Amino acid sequence: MANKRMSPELLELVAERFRALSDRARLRLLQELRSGPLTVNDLAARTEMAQANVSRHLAVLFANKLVVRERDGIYVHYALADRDVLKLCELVCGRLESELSEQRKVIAGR
Amino acid sequence: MANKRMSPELLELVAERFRALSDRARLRLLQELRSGPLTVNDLAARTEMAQANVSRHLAVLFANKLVVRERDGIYVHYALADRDVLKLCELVCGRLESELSEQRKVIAGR
DNA sequence: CGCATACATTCGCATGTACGAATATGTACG
DNA sequence: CGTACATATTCGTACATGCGAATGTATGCG
Repeated sequence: MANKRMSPELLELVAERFRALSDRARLRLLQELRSGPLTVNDLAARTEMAQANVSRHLAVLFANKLVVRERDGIYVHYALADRDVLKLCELVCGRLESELSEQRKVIAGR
Repeated sequence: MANKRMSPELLELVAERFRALSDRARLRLLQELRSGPLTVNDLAARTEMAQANVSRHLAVLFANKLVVRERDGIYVHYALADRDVLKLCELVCGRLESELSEQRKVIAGR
């Protein structure tokens, strides 16, 4: 798998998946879901976002299989699809943190 | 680090990093760089993209520290910043592949 | 300097995306 | 059925993004 060239279609799918993660609001929602499943209104309350807005962003995350949902009567519970979702974010976070500490070193150095 | 809430600023940085990866053309460039450093024209030739376009996309990747660059006389060589860049893509690819094979199973099942 | 080559940037336009507000759907319950 | 509540969708608008074409900048060479 290492050195095969990916088809344009697969490439577009990958891009789309990253695009789903490229929004502050959606990352915030994923973050809130780390502690367990929540309903749309719960998420709206915790993130101070409008309900419609939360619902839309969740739809994007769901379409990209980053979250799962389950209807429970009048409520819909959303949860992280799996652990790898957070791994993705943490990989990026880790990079950012080491970059930031690099910057701090440089600034302190002068 | 596990359960701390990230600041809106850091969240935006993460989003921006994902956004840099959310474009077919840029993923294609990263893919071409797997085999080693290349110049802008090399990349343009291999991807059949316009030179200006390649240069722009490389600027985005560079700003997000996904590639490094080095001037060599008249040329500029671009290279992957590190191995983790590909890890990110492969994580997403792996997810996609298992999802696709799931779909194939379902289709075969009926 | 003048020219050629490689790379970067700007401009205009078409397309995509996020958001608030309003509205629709869906579910439970009397 | 009618009402209440949770969630989803639509619409209009403001703003971001990608691209081709043209132009600007940088480096090397005679």
